[in-house]
Amino acid sequence: MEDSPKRKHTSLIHELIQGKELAKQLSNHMVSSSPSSHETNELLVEKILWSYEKALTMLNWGSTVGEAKTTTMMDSNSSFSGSPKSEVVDREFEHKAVFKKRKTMPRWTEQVKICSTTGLEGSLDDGYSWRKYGQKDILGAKFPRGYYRCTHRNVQGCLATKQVQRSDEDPTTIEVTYRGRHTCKQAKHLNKSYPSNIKIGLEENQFHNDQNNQPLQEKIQQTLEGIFTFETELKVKTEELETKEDVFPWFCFSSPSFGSENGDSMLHESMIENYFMETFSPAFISPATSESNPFCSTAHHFDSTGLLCQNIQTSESDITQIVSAPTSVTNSPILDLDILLHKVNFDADFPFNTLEFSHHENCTST
DNA sequence: AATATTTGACCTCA
DNA sequence: TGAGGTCAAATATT
Repeated sequence: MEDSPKRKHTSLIHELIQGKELAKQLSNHMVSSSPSSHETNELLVEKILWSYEKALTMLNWGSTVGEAKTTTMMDSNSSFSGSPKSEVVDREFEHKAVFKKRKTMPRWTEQVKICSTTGLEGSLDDGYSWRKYGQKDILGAKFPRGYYRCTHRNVQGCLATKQVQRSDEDPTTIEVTYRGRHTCKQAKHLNKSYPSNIKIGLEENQFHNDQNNQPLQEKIQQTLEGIFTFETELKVKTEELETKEDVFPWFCFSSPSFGSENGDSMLHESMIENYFMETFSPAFISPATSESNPFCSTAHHFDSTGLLCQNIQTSESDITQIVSAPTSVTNSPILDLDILLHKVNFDADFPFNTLEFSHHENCTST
């Protein structure tokens, strides 16, 4: 597609005008503030922000276009692929784009306190499906850093990554640095409500030792205590949000071919929705408290760094089912508790591990 | 067989 | 030039 500076300029102005109009509408709505118009107001706010963010993104368009390459969304219409390139050049380009993107990705760090009282481990189980792609010894750090990316990266172009590292000072604390936001289907359903039909990857030995003999109610009690411990101990240390293209990572690769991988426009929709869910909801402010819920039905294991890993067993069809099912829009922990209790009653097993550190003993219960 | 992890090599950037 | 980040082949797990 042609993307001349003039055209971009026009689009930019259009977005700004639209933002202005929406702001006017919002203003009118606020004057007549009936209780029923609350949702409308929120919608308008979102639209306004959307408009301005798009405009901002356009201002950075020059730098973002190249990044589309990383998502392998280039097509014959793209200004990049006008002439055939060798695979080597393509690959080189792509690799550079990855590094470039890395720099501009939104990034925030969570500190997760591990408590073995309940065998509860927090934010590593953040509800997303991650695949480990690397591990590195970091200079001056006792523990290696693990590198994870979204499992759906290849299929859905989700560029979210995270780094997991245990703290030097306090081995019971884990620093999780997230980069980029999920644009995958999983992100969508996770933000709407907790999926109740995710297949649980439980194993017999996931409940360790004497806990197997623990009365169910006690388990629940312990778990609930742990939940609240978790809630208070988990902190979002920093959140860096750039106003550049990375705020709309998906916007960068909005070439017509982007959604073609699955042959539909779902991706656009879900990404847009996901963006708003993450950006303008409390879930985004503190992902840990909503997405990183400890009730997530995931299979856990420990990697070589001694850190807990997770692997949500969701097939594409599962996800589709979840997404298409009528769900209430909530991040309420109450809902999660309900689900948890339901799960506990349903399964004698429980999806929480006790922690086993390869280098350090578990933290003692207080 | 499909999927995930490990790990050494390679790349970028300060 | 070296630290941090990513790739991808080999290996492990499901």
